[in-house]
Amino acid sequence: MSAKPSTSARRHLRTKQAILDAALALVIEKGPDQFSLREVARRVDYSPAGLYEYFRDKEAIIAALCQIGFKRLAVTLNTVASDLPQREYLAKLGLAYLGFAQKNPEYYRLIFNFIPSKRQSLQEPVEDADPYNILLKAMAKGLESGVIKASAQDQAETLSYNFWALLHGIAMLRSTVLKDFDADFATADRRAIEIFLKGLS
Amino acid sequence: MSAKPSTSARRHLRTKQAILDAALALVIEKGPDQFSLREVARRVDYSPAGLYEYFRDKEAIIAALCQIGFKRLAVTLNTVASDLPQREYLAKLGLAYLGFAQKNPEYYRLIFNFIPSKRQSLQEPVEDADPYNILLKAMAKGLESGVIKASAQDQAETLSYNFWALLHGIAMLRSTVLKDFDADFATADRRAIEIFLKGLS
DNA sequence: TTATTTATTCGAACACTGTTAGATAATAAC
DNA sequence: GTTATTATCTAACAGTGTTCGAATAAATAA
Repeated sequence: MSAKPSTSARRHLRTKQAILDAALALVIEKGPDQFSLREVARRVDYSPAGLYEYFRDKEAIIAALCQIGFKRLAVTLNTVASDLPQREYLAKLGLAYLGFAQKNPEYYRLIFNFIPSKRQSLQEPVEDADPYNILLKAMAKGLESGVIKASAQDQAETLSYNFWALLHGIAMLRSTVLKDFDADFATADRRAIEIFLKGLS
Repeated sequence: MSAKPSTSARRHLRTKQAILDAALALVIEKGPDQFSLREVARRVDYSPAGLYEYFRDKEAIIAALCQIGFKRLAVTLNTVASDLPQREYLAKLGLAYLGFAQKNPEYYRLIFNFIPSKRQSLQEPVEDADPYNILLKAMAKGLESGVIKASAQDQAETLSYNFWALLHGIAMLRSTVLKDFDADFATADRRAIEIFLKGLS
């Protein structure tokens, strides 16, 4: 029996990855609503039942994709130089966030529409990999240094949550309601972030 | 044959309404994803095929629900006294918007997640029944009277769109990712709107 | 009233979907 | 080469949305 002959473990991992790749391609292609386990199976040349060796169920595949997307978004946000002037840093974080959402609208929808957050109150700590955590830390630093002036009992969470909401709203509108809308969103984005940050002074 | 014996026309309208009622109840109960035409049929004591006399397909039922929700949201926004000081008016519009979304989270999700906007560019006029139109008009009035000071080439659309995005982001986060999150959202909402409006001065 | 035309509704089928259990093929261990 | 263990598939079940033609109910005409 042995713990796991690394040869078969590797193979297992590889086809698991192939499944995720096909699944992501399908989501991007047809959107989260049209996502079908059987179609994924077809694309990786497995029978539908075969996938259940690799994932508990359809939901688990989606959850895995969310996890990966979460990390990718975090990576994107981490490419923004954090030693910029703090307001500029926040602004660029926002633009990076929106850039990600615009580049992968269906993926973005998937990430934030299906799986509810594990964190359930402000007392619980934010997960380290969570993109929100990057916004939160940036906002906390700004608050601390006084670059961002908030009213009396403002917590960093309140502000970063509101900032996140603004970004999420823009991202979602463009991924859904305004999918086919033609306008100069780039300047509108910049303006939105500008307005919000101006409100924090 | 005659144009339509009003007796049967009334009956037709009545069962159509019954279908919509059952459909809405189902959406609220199980969420838009679990929405099932066959379940609606069961609840109104029709066979699945029977519903096709009243709606072209499942999508048409959802579209009808969206339309109704659109109007309800517009009605909610119209209950806000428009003769308030213009900043206060905008703030209360925002709170009313969020109140609607919080009271009907699944309905809200349905409205803004499935049907893309008919309007496809800034040149096309906004539909009169569109809740967005109320935000737009409020913002335009504020801009015009100078109560809201924007930068040079700001259009009312840019600002109202951004305001809408903020509201939509808050509403969506709470309907999905933060569904089970426990916090004082009411004060966070007020703060978000406050910040945004402060940015417009 | 009865007969006939028209408007409604349904049953059965089709092509999908996710999921499970049991048989089968492929691999590893002895 | 034979056995034990994984990996995979086939077949089935319970759902889903949708279509078509038959069957019912209602409205009209004789």
